[in-house]
Amino acid sequence: MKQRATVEGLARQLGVSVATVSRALNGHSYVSEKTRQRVLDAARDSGFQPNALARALRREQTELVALVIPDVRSEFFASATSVLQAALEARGYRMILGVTGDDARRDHEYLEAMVRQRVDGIIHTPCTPNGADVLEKVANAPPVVEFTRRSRGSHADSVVGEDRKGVAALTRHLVELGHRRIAAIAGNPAASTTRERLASFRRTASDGGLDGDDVIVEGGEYSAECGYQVTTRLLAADRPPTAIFASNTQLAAGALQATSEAGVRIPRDLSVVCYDDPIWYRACNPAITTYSVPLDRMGALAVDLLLDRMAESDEPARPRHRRVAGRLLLRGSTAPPRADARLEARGRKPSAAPVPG
Amino acid sequence: MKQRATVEGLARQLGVSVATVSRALNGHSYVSEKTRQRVLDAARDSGFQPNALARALRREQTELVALVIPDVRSEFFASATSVLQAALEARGYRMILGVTGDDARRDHEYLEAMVRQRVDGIIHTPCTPNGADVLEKVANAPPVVEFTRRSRGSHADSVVGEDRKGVAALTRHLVELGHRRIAAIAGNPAASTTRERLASFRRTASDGGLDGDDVIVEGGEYSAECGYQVTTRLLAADRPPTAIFASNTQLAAGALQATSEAGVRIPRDLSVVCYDDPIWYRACNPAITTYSVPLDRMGALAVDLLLDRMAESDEPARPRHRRVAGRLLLRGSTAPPRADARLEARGRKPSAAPVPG
DNA sequence: ATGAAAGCGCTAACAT
DNA sequence: ATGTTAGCGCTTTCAT
Repeated sequence: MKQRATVEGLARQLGVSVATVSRALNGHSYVSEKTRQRVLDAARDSGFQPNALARALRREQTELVALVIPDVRSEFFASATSVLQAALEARGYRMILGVTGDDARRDHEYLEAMVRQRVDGIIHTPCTPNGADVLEKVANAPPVVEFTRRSRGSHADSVVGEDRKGVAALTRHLVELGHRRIAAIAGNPAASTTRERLASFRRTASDGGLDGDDVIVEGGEYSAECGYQVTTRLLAADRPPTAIFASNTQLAAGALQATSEAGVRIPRDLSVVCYDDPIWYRACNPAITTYSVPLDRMGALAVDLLLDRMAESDEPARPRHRRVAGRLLLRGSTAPPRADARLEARGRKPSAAPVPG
Repeated sequence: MKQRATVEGLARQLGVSVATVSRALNGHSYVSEKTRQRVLDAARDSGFQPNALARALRREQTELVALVIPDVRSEFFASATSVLQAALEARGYRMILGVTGDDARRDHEYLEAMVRQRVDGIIHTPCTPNGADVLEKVANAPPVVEFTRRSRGSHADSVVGEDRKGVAALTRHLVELGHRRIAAIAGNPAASTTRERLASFRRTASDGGLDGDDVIVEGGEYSAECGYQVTTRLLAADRPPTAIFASNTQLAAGALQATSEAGVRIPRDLSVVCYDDPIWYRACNPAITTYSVPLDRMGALAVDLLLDRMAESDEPARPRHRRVAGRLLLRGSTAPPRADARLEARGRKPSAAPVPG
């Protein structure tokens, strides 16, 4: 294949200057209609693809936005990626992706790499409370919007879900059904979402009159494996909870596999509530009761904030924080606890053969 | 915040030349240990982050690899993205992501954008048989490896699953269980995977002695919505199939939701087999029988092929095509058809009240 | 309406 | 071991 075309090549070929070619290609400034057409034709014929690096180097903007997230397999982040991608594409930006595995070091390194790449902006889900510190040290760091999770003391804008309200709604739902012993399976304890969700869980359960001993919290990472292990353990315990809250989709998948393998029937033997709303929650039988935030709105909001900030020339305005409310989706995975379970929660030993409720 | 540091700034500050700074930073060529340390210290103190654009422009390599795929929400591609991301990160490459929505125009545009971005390589899942044509017109296009799907007449390397064998195994399983009327829900007909899967489905069913009329194929796009619609229609039909094959995870989710809403019990009333293996297939009760390719191996292979090709200086060697075999995972969603269903498949009208098998 | 030329920040000959 | 310098391919003043 022939040599790659450049503005200089085109200019020479057409007997005009590089400036004219550039102008014709970019459409600003005046170029005679005739020259313009000649340039465009020649560009097309030669398969010219302008070098975005050279352009970005000169213009000092790359039209690249970084997305740095903990995970891309879990439905929440996969959907977020999808939505953000689409929003950025619509505005003419490309997305460069960093996946950190909720590891602070990788998070850190990706942020630096994105700065080196001179991205115009960063959408970031920090995995520790001080996940934004790296950028404070960088001169001229690009604007950041924190997505889903916030880090402490960051000057970045943020778009997060109404996690406290969401978890409160789920927990209250369980309490109102009569559950008196409930467990939450939690993820990465360093994430702001985890802290908020758990605080809200404990608080709501306690407000609902549950005993501290009957509000169980286990877990430690947002993975199916963790959900599976914890649930298996919980179900085998002396006094298993009558309801479980799996705080993200991965934990949910693991938890459900464990219940299914243990032969526990949902919602008869155990109520289950989850978080987020991947399509498969409806593929389950019964479908999963959950709290879901509108990811499309969150994504649009994040991109709006970011582009707004990117356009800002003068001193940065103060950080803007958006909380997006979700909806409680009542489906089939919750029901009142069985009578014998209710007794157990008051301290009785479980009977060997379960008594029908 | 202060001005951004550059090699020139560092050089001036230290009273050395830019070449020395560059050498110290990049570690090749000789620099005295003392100067080296001074440069490194100064770089750290000033928060210097070398401009990757300038570097790439000069070196003619970006250390950027493009991933252009139809979708990132469906578990298959989300997992693929995850695996590829990790493999690339390990080799020092960043990933830039394009999502096409199985739309030929967007696919086309993304490929061109990636060329402009001067990515070092492209991992591509084409959405039409001639999805690679754009790059043929581009001088000096980067190496491509086609992932999961192939396009016709492309010179690219490829890594795809053993789809024919996979679908054959699933279909044979159904036939051996005694199913005589089965439906496949298909996705994007322009994808090579779809064509292969359907051909194999028809062929295996016919080899198994099924009548042409009893081998149903519907669908048209890889989405939950499509899976839901088709399944709803299928279940309401005069002579519903006794088994359904949902040919990807999204179709599967829709199909399962439809069966659940229709009150159809799996596997008693209907056997279901799917494709790929997201964790939630095991969260379902019963767990889903499926054929799954090892995505981690496919990802590693794709990155190996790509980097190998990128390192190639001389004439490109002939395309290398890898087919990766998967495994049939027998789980709870399949069983022999009910007796009355077997009768129906021989031409009887379904009775209003199903007769227990 | 077009051209000449500077320069974005880096690397890599080529000198010394 | 270090310095000088010429670009990489583009955009954008500043002239004409």
